[in-house]
Amino acid sequence: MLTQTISRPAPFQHPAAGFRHASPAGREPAADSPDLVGALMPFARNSEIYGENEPADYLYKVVSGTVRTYKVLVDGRRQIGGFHLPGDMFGFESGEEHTFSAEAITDCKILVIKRSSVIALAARDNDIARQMWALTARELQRVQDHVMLLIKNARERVVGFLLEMADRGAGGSAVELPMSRQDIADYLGLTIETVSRTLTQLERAAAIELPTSRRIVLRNRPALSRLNA
Amino acid sequence: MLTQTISRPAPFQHPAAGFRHASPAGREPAADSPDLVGALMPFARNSEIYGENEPADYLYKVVSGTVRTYKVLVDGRRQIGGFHLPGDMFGFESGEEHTFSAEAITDCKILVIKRSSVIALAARDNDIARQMWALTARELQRVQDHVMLLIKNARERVVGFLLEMADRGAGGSAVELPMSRQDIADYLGLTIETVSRTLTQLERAAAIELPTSRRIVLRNRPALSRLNA
DNA sequence: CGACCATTTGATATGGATCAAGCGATGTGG
DNA sequence: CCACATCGCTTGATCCATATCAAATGGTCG
Repeated sequence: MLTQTISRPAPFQHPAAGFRHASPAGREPAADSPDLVGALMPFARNSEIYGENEPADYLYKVVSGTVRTYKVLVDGRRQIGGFHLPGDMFGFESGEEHTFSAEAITDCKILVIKRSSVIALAARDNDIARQMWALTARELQRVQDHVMLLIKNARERVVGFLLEMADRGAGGSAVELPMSRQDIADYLGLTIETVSRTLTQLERAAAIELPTSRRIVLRNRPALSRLNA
Repeated sequence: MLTQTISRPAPFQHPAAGFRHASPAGREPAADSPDLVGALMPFARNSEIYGENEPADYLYKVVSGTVRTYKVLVDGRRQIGGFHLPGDMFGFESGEEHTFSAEAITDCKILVIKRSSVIALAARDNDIARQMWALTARELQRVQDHVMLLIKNARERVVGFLLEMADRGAGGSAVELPMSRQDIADYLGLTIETVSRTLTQLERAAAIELPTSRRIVLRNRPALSRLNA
């Protein structure tokens, strides 16, 4: 394991690597709204939104599409820290640099907000400061839930992931997955093979249906919750 | 795994279960200091500081001793979310209830701070609000690091843990562990046997010394960092 | 000294990784 | 419009790291 070579065919390389967003020039957030305003920017599927170790000058809010944040280990493995759906904010950092990278999983529209202006706002408007505290606390909760997922067995992880996606999406018991099996595997700390096998097992157990590989119907939510142990 | 019974002999039960802290009556934080003041309370080894699902009315700062925060899964496994050393704050929550339990690993002195007064302070003093944001962001960073630990193999996890403890403690390359092997195992998502075996392997590899089971000398920090991959 | 508890060590089992091949959908060029 | 290449996903066979079960050792406290 220690002497492992970089084996995965770089699934996190993006074809449109040249595409980098410029500073959202000129547009400053309006101070009159508790909802922070920034520049709305499009990102193509698989394009990089920011990279690890880049200065964390912006905060981001997903307007449409799905985003993954991730880290690549020295041995080439990739760990996905989270999936961000419309309405979610990401890019929170304690320091001055991003500790994760972010990529668009699908074509996205992202609201890009200058961090310095948020901080400036927070210095004047107390509500902003507390809102940032609350948002960071929610993110903390999300990461803690992720820890609790990662200590479970493969079936529990996959079930936990499905229930999470179902809860976050508006599709009721049908989940349209924007991400690949590799993305799911890298989020759950499993291999694509294990994710795939687990899904087929769940299907055979009549807990879910797989009309297509990206569409999953939760056929028996209570049973899944029980499996979630 | 799913039909697993509660096997561990409840290592997280505390003999002094009757001991619960009362409200730190009367003492309100002084508004004139950026360091929040509360009541200093003693907690005996293995006593509960707060329980999961209890109202999160207080924030806590370790003055002396070591604290573990943890969750118990339905199947009886325990996951330790973090160890808190002198100077560390814990008990941050996004909601109104604690999502983890907290126990004293050793006899402790804990500064107990009323959350409502922090929030009241934050409403007036902007600096407090931003300080809370910063503290929560640091906690977020810590949990994210924990995620990155949990996806590694046993040796990397143990080495990561040792390096973390060495960095946090003031003992240079000697680490005095306040916690048991079971605590370490539950933090790293391993079994005590695997933790123990890994430590002996590291000792045989001349990377560490184990004068006693609770005292560990890092004999070759660069080599350990390399193992940390 | 003896009981108890934490830790270490040994033997075996197993869940998920790895290696390898097959399959189905999507897109491309003829 | 079809043959074929490509890519993402599934399925199969085997291997290995860590869990599990079991016992021995060591340290601490009455």
